[in-house]
Amino acid sequence: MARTVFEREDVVPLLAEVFRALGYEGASLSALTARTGLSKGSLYNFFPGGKAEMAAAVLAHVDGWFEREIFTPLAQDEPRAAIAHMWAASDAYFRSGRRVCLVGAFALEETRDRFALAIQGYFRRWIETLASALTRAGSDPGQAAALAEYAVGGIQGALVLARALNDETAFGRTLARLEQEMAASLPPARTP
Amino acid sequence: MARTVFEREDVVPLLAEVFRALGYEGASLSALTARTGLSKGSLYNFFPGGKAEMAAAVLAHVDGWFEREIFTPLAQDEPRAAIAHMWAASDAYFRSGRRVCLVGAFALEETRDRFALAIQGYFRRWIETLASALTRAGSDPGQAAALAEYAVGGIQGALVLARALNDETAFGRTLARLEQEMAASLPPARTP
DNA sequence: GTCTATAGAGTGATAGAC
DNA sequence: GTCTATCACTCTATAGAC
Repeated sequence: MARTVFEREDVVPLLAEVFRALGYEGASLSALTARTGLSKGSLYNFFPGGKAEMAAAVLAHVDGWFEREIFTPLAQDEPRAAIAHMWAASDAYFRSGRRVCLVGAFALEETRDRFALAIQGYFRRWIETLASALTRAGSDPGQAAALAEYAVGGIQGALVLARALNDETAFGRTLARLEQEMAASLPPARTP
Repeated sequence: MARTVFEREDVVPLLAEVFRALGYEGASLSALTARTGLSKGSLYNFFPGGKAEMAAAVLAHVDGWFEREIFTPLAQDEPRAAIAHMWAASDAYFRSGRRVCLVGAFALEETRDRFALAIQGYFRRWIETLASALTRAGSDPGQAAALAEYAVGGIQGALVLARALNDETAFGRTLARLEQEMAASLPPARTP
């Protein structure tokens, strides 16, 4: 019998796209098997905890990507470069609004409570590392925290709007405006 | 035996709270009967089209509320007063972030496509009437349209964030910032 | 033989339609 | 309440690596 052998880490990104497209409730096991091409046996082999474990793994995978690509740079790198990279990487990750934020979508669902810690951690970390970069770039810490929260919320809103209007260009317009507002709030960069 | 007689318009607000709390997928018929206190028979009597017709009625009801309370004033009343009223009414309607936007939640679900016209109409109308008020208040029309889109998206993002962080105060902070940014963009009010 | 990964029929529970 | 379809999930059978 022909078999394609997967590893757990190969499966998670496939599951992620299904959960992203359908939400937690909407991602039925039959949708998960159909869209990943994996049988229920395979899925339950990798995720004995069933659908909830699959979703938890997907959330952890998304969080890991953001931690690596966005949060750690914001926390450690040269702040203005890290912030510029955040805008570019967010636009790329969300495919200019064609892709939804899985964490934000879970936050609006009833199942939010089940994944509350992961959801909260993701947004808290984004806001906290962005505020850190803003502060290092010369912002007042209180204003940096407020602006970071505002910007992270703004990205989520842009995703809702782009999907609601079925108009991807709305996402880019909001991102550009947020980026410009953030740049204007910072003191002029020191030229070394 | 005592009977409570409902009319269709009495039922819609009850259904609305269930769909708002659980989303379209999450709102099972048993949840709808349990939380409204109505039997499946009653619901199918009022809504022969089943769950989809219930959700459509709820969307129309929400849209009607916003049209009456927010969109028409934005389109017709003294613009600065109408905008100030929009901020206050939005904060009250969304219960300072404790309540989710049903239309925004539907937009993120797979079922978006089924209700695409209603979802698009709601957001389009909000943006269009807000832009009209801003223009009448002295804004450049192009800037007014961009700012209106930005603000309506910002409200949606604030709702996602408040729910994700489980922190209602985040909603008020974002709303206040958006309101202030909007006020700052307008020319000084003429004193008649 | 053991072990892990796979496929998919079969389970009871519950969904939405009527 | 009754219907069928589908839900999340379990389990058996089997494939190949060792």
